[in-house]
Amino acid sequence: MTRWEPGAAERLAQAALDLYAERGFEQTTVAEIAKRAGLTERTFFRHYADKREVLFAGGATLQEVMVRGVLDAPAAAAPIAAVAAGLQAGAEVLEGRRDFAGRRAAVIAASAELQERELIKMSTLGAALADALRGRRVAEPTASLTAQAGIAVFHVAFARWIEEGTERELAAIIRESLDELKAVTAGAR
Amino acid sequence: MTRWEPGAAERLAQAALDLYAERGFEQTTVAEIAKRAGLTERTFFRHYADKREVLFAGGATLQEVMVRGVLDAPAAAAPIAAVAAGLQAGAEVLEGRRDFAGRRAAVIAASAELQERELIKMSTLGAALADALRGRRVAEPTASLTAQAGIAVFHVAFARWIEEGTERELAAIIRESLDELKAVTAGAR
DNA sequence: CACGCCGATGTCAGTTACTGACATCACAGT
DNA sequence: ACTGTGATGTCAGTAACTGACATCGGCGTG
Repeated sequence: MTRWEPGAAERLAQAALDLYAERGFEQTTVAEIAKRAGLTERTFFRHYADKREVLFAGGATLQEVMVRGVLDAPAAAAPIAAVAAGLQAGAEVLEGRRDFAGRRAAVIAASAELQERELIKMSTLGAALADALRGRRVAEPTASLTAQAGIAVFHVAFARWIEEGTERELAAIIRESLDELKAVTAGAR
Repeated sequence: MTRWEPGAAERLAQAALDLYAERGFEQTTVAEIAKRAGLTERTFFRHYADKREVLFAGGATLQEVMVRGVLDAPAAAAPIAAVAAGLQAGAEVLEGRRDFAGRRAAVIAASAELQERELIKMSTLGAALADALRGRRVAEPTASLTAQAGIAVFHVAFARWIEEGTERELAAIIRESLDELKAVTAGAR
C-alpha cells in the first residue's frame, strides 16, 4: 500500500492543461489545479517553479534532442545544415503528439503571460543551438545568427503544422520554411 | 502651489531603475519604488501595469519610429532593405542614450523575469515590422521571416553596441550584422 | 525484526504583486 | 462662489509564491 498515488507531476500537468483550456490561464488558480489532481497547492510548487512552468517542463527534452541533432550532423555540413538537422530531430519527437501540441498551443496563444514564457524557452533553445554550433567550431557571430534563423524557421513551421488540419509532416514543413528563408535573405542589402 | 509634484511617471521610472540596479529586480518591492518617488504603491500601478513594465514603457516610441522607417523606405526597396531602413531609424533614436540603454540592459540581463518581458517586446516589434511589410504588399511568409531576421540582427547589433566600450555608432554595427546574416544564409540547404 | 533515516506530502503563517471601491482636494471653467 | 475633473491617497481583499515544521510509508542496516 503506497502512501500516495504515483505520478503527482503528471496529474498536476494534466489538470492544469485541462483547466487552462476550460476557463483560461488567468482565471485558474493553483489551488484549483492542485485540488483536481488530489494534491495541495504547496505540492504544486514543489513540482513546478510557478504557475506557467507546468506547461513548459517538457521542453527540456526537446532541447536536448535538437542539440544532439546539431552535434551529430555530418562534420562537413554547413552551420545552417547542422541546425536543420537539429530541427528535424526535434520534429520527430513532436510528430506523434499533434493534438496535445495543438491544445497546448491554443492555451498559450490565449494568454500574454504564457507567450512570454514560451518566448524565453525558444530563446534558451536558440542559445543552446548556438552553443552546439560553437561545439562544431563555428565562430561568432555566425553561430548565433544561424541559430536565431533556425528558431525563426521552427517557429513559423510549427505554427503552420498546428494550423493546417492535414496530415502533412512537421519535418516537411520545416524544409519548406527553410527554403523560404534562403530565398528571402538572398536579396539582402 | 500645486498639490503634487509633476512628472510622477518619470520619477517612478527613475526610482525603479536605480533600485533595480542597486539591489536587483526581485529584491526590490513596489512599495520601495513608490516611496523613493514620493508616491504610494497604488499610484505606481496606475502608471505602470506591473512591476516590469516601468522599464519597458518607452519601447512603444521606438517601435513607432521603426515602423515608419519601414513604410517610408523607397518603393523599389526589397523587403530586407525596407526592414534595414526601419532598424536604422530606430538606431537614431537610441544613438544619444547609450549609457541609459546600458544601465537598463544590465538590469534586464540580471533577471530572468525581465528577460521574458524584453523578449515579448521584441516579438511585438517583429510583428509590427511584419505588418509594415505587408503594408508594402510583401506576401507571407516572406514578411514574417524577413521581420524575424531583422529582429535577430537588431538584437545582435544592440548587444555589441552596449558591449563595445567604443564610440562606434549603432547604425554601423547594424549594417555589419546584416551583412553577416546575408553571408550565413547564402549557404543554406 | 526493530530501528532509524529519507523523501514526498501536508499544514500553516507570512510576504508581496496586483485590483476594486471610495475619499480627498487643488485646479479649471463657469 | 460653485462644481466637475483628474491625480492621488486609503483600505480591504485575492492569489502567487516561500519558509518552517510535522507526518508517515518504505527501505536499508544492524
